[in-house]
Formats: sequence, C-alpha cells, structure tokens
Amino acid sequence: MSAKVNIKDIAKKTGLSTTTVSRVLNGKSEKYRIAEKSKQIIEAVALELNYVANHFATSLKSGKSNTIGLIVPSLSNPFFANIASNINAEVRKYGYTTIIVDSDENVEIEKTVLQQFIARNIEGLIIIPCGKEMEHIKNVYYQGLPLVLLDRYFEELEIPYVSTDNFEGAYMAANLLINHGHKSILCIQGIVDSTPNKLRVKGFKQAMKDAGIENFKVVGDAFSVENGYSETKMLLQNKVRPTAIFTLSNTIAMGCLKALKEENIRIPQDISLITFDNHLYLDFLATPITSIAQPVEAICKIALKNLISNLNEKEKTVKQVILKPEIKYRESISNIKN
Amino acid sequence: MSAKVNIKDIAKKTGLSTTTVSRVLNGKSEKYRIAEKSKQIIEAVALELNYVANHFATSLKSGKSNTIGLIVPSLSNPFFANIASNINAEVRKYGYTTIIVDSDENVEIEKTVLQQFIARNIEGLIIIPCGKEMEHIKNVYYQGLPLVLLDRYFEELEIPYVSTDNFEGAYMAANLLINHGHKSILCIQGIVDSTPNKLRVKGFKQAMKDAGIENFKVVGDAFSVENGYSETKMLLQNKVRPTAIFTLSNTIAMGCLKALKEENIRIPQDISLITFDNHLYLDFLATPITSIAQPVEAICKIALKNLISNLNEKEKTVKQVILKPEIKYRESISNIKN
DNA sequence: TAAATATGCACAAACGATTGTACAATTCAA
DNA sequence: TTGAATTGTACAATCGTTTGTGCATATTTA
Repeated sequence: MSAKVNIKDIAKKTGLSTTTVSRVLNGKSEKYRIAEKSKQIIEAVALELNYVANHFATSLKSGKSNTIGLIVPSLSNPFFANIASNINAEVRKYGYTTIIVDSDENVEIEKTVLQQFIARNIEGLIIIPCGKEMEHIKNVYYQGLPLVLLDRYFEELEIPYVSTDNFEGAYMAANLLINHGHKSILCIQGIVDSTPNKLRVKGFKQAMKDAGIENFKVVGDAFSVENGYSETKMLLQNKVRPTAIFTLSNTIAMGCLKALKEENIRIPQDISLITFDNHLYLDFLATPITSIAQPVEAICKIALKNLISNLNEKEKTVKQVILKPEIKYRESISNIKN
Repeated sequence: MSAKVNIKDIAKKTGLSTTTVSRVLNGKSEKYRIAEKSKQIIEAVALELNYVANHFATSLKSGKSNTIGLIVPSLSNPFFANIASNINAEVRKYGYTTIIVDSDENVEIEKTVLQQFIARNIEGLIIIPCGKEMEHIKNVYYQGLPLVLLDRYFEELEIPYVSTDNFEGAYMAANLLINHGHKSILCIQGIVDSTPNKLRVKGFKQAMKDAGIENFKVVGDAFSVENGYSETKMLLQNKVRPTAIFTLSNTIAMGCLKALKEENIRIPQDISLITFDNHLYLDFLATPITSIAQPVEAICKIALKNLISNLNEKEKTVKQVILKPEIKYRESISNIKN
C-alpha cells in the first residue's frame, strides 16, 4: 500500500495547521470560524490527494467506531444469510456500518469474534448465538455493550432478544398434522440446548399431549442438512414408519428431502412433511412444503430499533420481543383421517 | 460500556510500567528479559481484569489490521452467501479476520464501503463488484491494496480475479438445449454490463451461431428473482413461445419458476429450463433443474491463496484464474428432436 | 485614535499501544 | 573492593486524529 495521505500532508500542502484541516474536514469550519477560502483550499487538496481519514486514529480519539457487529452461526444457511442481508440494509439506514462475521456454529470462534468486536469498539452487537454457551455474551452485556439476541436467545437472562414464538409455531405445526389425522409423528430437532429448539420441541410435545398422542419421537441434534439427512435415513431403515415428519429448520428439511428422495418416498402420499422456516424455493419443490414462517423482516427491524435506542440512551431498556409465526399452507400434508 | 481496562490499568495495579506490561502481553518477555515473576503477575492481572487490547491503538501503531475485507453484492442470494461463508472459513485458517459487507448491488454503497475498508487499514480485499463501474476498484488496486475479484471481474484490467469460464458454461448450456432439439430459446440475463453476464451471453450466442439457429432472444437486466419473474411473465403473454429458457443465475431461475408455476406451465413438458449456478434445492424441485455449476469452493480457496501470497510479498503477482464449470444433469430438459 | 470586539488560526495534549534506548540494581570477575 | 557484565525495567516518542485554549491580527466602536 503506497503511503496514505494524512491530515499532516494536507496541512503541509495548504500551509495551514492540522487543526484547521481537521476542523474543515469534519464540517466544523462554521463553529471555529475557518475562513471560507481556507476551507475551499483544504477541501480541494483533500480531494486531490484522495484523503480518507484513518479510522483507527479517529476511533481511538473519539472512542466511537460507528460500527454494529453481527455474528451469525452460518451464512450458508439461507435463513441466517437472509437475516444478515436484512440487518445490513437496516443498519445502513441508521448511519452505522455493519461488520458481519460467521461463527461457523462454533462457540470458540464466537468467543474470539466477540473479543475482536470489543477490541474494535463496536457500539452495538446483534448476535445469533451458537446457543450452547452464554457466559461470554452475558459478560459483555453486563459490561454495558448494547446488544440484542436474534432467533436464539436465553430465557433465563434479562438480555434483550427478538425471536419467534417457537412454542406456538411448533404447536401450530403439530396441530396441523394432528388435524389431518396423523398419529405417528417424527420430529427432527436442531441444537438440543438452544432455546428455540427447546421451545419448539416443547410446543410439539404439548400438542401431542393435548391430543392424547403418545406415538411420537424427537431425534437429531443439529440445524444442518446432514442432520436432517442422516436422521431420515435412519428412520427409513425401520419397518414401521411415522406418517409425518416435522423438521425444526429449513436446513433439516433439505436433508430430509434428500433422504426421502433417495428412498423414493413420496410426499405427501407416503409421508407428510412440515418444517420450520420459510423459503421461496419451498413453493417450487416437487411437493411444495408447508412451513412455519418466521417474520424475518420484522425481527430484523425490531431488533435494530431496539438496539439503536439503547445506543443513544445511557439507560438500557430491556426489550424481549416474541413475534408470531405464520403457517404457509402448501401441499406436503396429506389428510389421512379415517 | 463501562470503562475498558487498558494497559495503564494493569501497569498501575501491578506496579510495573506499561512498557513491561505490553511486552509481556505480546509474548516478548523473553526478548526483553522480563522476570518470570513479573510476567506471571501481569498475566494474572490481565486475566482478572479481562483485558482486551484496543484494536485501534494497536493498528494505529503497527499499521496492521490483520483484516481481510469482503464485499458481496447481496447476501440474500445463496450463491454469494455461500461464497461469503467459504471465504470466512478460509480466511480464518490463515489467521486473519474477515469483515463481510453487503453492497446491496449498489455501486455507491460499494464505493463507500471501499473507503471504510481503507480507513480501517484492511490488508487485503476480496470483492464481488456490482459490476457497473470499476474506477474506484482500479484506484485502490493501483494504490497497492492487494485484492482479488471474485465471480465478476473486468476483462480489460490486469487486476487478479478468480472466476468461472462463463463463456464455456453458457456455451455448454446452450449446446445441451440444442442437442435436445431446441431451436427457439430465450435467455434471461443478469446485469448487462457485468463481465460474467457478457461472457455468458456471448457463449450462448456463439452456440446458437455455431448451430445455425437464429430464433433466440436475450432479455432481462438483473441477477434477481424479480427480473426472472417479470421477464418470464412477459414472455408468457406471447402466443408463440420458445421451447426452452436459459436463466443466467439461480435467482433468475427462481423467479422464472415462480412465473411458470403461476401460469401452469410444466417443466420440461411445456418448456425446458437450464440455469447457471447450482444449489442443493435444485435437486428437490418439482422437476429438478439442470444447471451449470460453478466450483465455488475452489474459487474461494484459490482466491484466498492468491490474495495471501500477495499480502506477504511486496512484489505483486497478478493471477487471473478461470475455472471450468460443470453441468449438473437433472430433468428439466426435454428431448424434442424430430 | 485608543479600546473593545471579532476573526482566523495554531499549540499541545490526549486516545492506547509499541519500542529504541537509557539507566539503575544486581551479580560476577579479578 | 572495584569495574565490568548482566538483568530488569522505565522514559518518552510515535502512530493519525481531535479539541480546549490562547494568541495574533483585523475590524468595529466611541
């Protein structure tokens, strides 16, 4: 990188002091009564030399970074990628810059990134945690860093979050199956210890219980395509199969689909399927898959509004928001009533 | 944010100087013969106070940021999200941190982000440009910032890039259609001025020409779902329809699919379809869509290897790499020969 | 015309970390 | 016992900005 121009270079070239240069370049020429002529000269030279203020120096001095950090567990998951895209656009509206990092569903990476973010003086943090540990997040929160959890949160903490009503969503999904006469259902779950997963499983079980159904199973352990695939494969080894599957994420559904296809199991004739998370492609599948859609845009907007308001005020208002999911009715559930 | 601990706090608490603290914390205690006892005390206190070095100060002093910037046009496009995820993981292996930013297919945002990256002293840049302008990218490149273009590049410049053989890919795709007897083909393109688009269109046209077919059209103007949708909708207004469609990206294909479905056009019975870009879900569609797969992982790995080698050496070696695409044969093309 | 006010700008300290060098204290050799 | 060598640490400058304050010079007022 060729030597970058700094404020000193401009000062030298214009014959003015760095003070004056700085003031002009920060739009404070009025306040400090810099002569119009000086102002123009400085601006011209800055333009000519292609000056860009060193962010480190600025931030070091001001303590402000104008940056919001975003940690997502995996950008290759369209659900999270979509969130990242939304957050990115929304953050820009507020005049901040987003730094997005992918933690790869790895708590250690998550911790490291958190440290880096702190070292970079981020002003606010939006995080979709891996979900296995919370100590490090709790720490930075109590140290005063404004943050909002997205999607995955920790029920027992007072940290702000915006998420979907996972219990309700799962309950709705299970109920839909039940209402179509399904009495033997398999639920393929994601990360066992994560709150959304726990609540989804809880909602699922509650629906089963309320309907007096005991023939159900919950398997799996990751929000991944592989997990959906292998669990479905294993399922299909058995002679006795459930009549319906409920996958707790779009990635799991994708893996499930793959396994079903390999074994030539048709949806919904041979088995019914419903999944958490919506996506455009679900409409175009061999059988469009009924899904529980999370209000992603609203989640992002609210999270950011929440965060920004905490950024500006010294007092923190803790807001924990749960939004209602919505069923996208498609054709993957067969009615087997009687 | 409660006052962060700095090196001074540790110095005060240990009764040692900031110099000594800094040296210990940077693993230079050997070099400067810091007493083992001092070292242990400092390390203990740093741990206790939860010290994190201020990245701005460090970088300001050293001029190093240990950061690679990545600009993608849209994270909601799975193709780019996937690249981001790959790059992120790959960069970590080299000990750097990735900062990902979404330019929203907006050149102005791209320019702004570039400035911010420079202000943040990024050491290397990977960029998938919006594709409409190149001046700003050219400038930073010639100022000495190591960078690699991904996917979209500029043929006439000597800037390094890694991309797919777009001409070849499109030629293969068109040829596949032709070999199945198609003589009336519609191509829905993306951003008209972008290199990949131009080359794909060129490959498409060349195949047509080589086969002596003149009944083809190229329409559209964006790598977006909307573009695919509206172009297909418009197409379907006509009485005379092509027998096949070639979409130049997965997003366009998605929109096309939507329109076809709305109009109850079946694939491949009523119309055949082939698309650029591969994705897992293409396998599970009503009719699995044949696609031209780009070697995403390889692209990312090579790009990064390329970038890192330029990071370490003062001399820049310009590498422009074109990788071969691959056809993923699925069931969306009907044979209408004779 | 002298005093008061306004105008335009620069000095120097500070942000937090790093580092060449200098210096005091300890140990060693003779 | 004294000078040399070794050991352990601190001083102070520096990175590029920002900013409170103060000092000239110019302008206005009476």
